[in-house]
Amino acid sequence: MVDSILEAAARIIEGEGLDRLNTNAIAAQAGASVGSLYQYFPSKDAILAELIRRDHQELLAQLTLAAQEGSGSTLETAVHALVQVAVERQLARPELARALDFAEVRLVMDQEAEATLRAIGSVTIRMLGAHLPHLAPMSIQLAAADVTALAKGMIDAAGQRGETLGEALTARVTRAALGYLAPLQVAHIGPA
Amino acid sequence: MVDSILEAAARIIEGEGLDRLNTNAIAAQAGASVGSLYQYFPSKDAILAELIRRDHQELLAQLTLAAQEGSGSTLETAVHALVQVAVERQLARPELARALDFAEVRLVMDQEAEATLRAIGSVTIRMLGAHLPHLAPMSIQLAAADVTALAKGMIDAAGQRGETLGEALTARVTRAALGYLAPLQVAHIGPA
DNA sequence: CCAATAAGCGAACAATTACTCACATTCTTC
DNA sequence: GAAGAATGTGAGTAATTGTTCGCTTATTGG
Repeated sequence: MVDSILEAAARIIEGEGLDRLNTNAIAAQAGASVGSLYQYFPSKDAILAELIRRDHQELLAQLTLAAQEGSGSTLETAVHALVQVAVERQLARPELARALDFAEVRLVMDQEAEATLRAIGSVTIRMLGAHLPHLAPMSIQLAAADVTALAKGMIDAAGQRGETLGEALTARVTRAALGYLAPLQVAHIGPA
Repeated sequence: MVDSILEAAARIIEGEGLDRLNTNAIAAQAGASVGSLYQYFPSKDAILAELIRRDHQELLAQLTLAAQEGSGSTLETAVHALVQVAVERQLARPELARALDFAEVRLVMDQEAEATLRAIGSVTIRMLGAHLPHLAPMSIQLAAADVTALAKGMIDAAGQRGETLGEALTARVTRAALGYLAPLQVAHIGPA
């Protein structure tokens, strides 16, 4: 039931938009009654929050796995692995991903949600730290944030445009990320 | 009056969020009555649409100016000029920019709005076309879309993070854009 | 089979919202 | 300063929405 409610909400967000997401519509789409919604969720916002929570948990799990597989390899391979996860997720349900991303900001997060977000961020930070050992922690964090944002922007736009070829997109995003990181890479072999 | 209504709407979006934007709040914030709103706008959506329309017109004007100033120079200078415009605009009102960007997608656009959007896109396309003459038009368009999206993503994230130093951000975004474009640049001097 | 608990229902309620309109105020023009 | 036009007003309306609760239906354990 919980699953069908969440999936119903997801489908409405995809088809009607975040602003047309309401409890009656969710119940109808889920083939349930409004009353049932409130047996599993304390409020409408809680449904959205759970949708986001699960999304983050899934992303963290997939990123962690990709990071493990890519560890010990070149920076390029490691970046590619992480980008691939992000691309595949977003292209699967581009409008949903975009809406959740927007809704996320104005949501009060509990400690667990904050921790998951930090964990997601630190996957990239650790990956960069392993390949760019000469950079200061602050720079690593900024670089991780920038690379993440750059990828998010490109993937989001591609999803909106209706791109479906994940591999081509992954290649371009990877290229952009490495292009951004390249100057940081050579810094320690340059003069002084 | 029109201006004060639009500014009121902008402030509510910034302070309360898109979902809490309603006609009563706009009227109150504008120091006017609901009735007056409907003397200047046919609907609530029209207010949002006009906000977006003006935003796009402004962006187009500033980008066009920056492109003129940067024309005849290196790719780096040209990219830097465009990025600077985008950064300064977004950092001025980050939450508003983000919300308008999200709202834009689900809005029915008239021909003029579509034309403005195409014009904005073609500023970057022309700039890249001038510096990467060996690329096929399709690649140029894709590259322009990617660079735009990459910049949007980075700038948006920086705004959310609360970054205020536009110059540092501009430098990083420019670096990312050039990093993405670099492989395209050298392509025509490489083998075959 | 029955009682007890759980799960599901949807009409009803209160709050919020977009929008209207009959009236009031201000401005313009002679 | 009066007539007429333009602009501004805000209580009222109809629709939508989040949430509740008394009720029915299903499930379980003895």
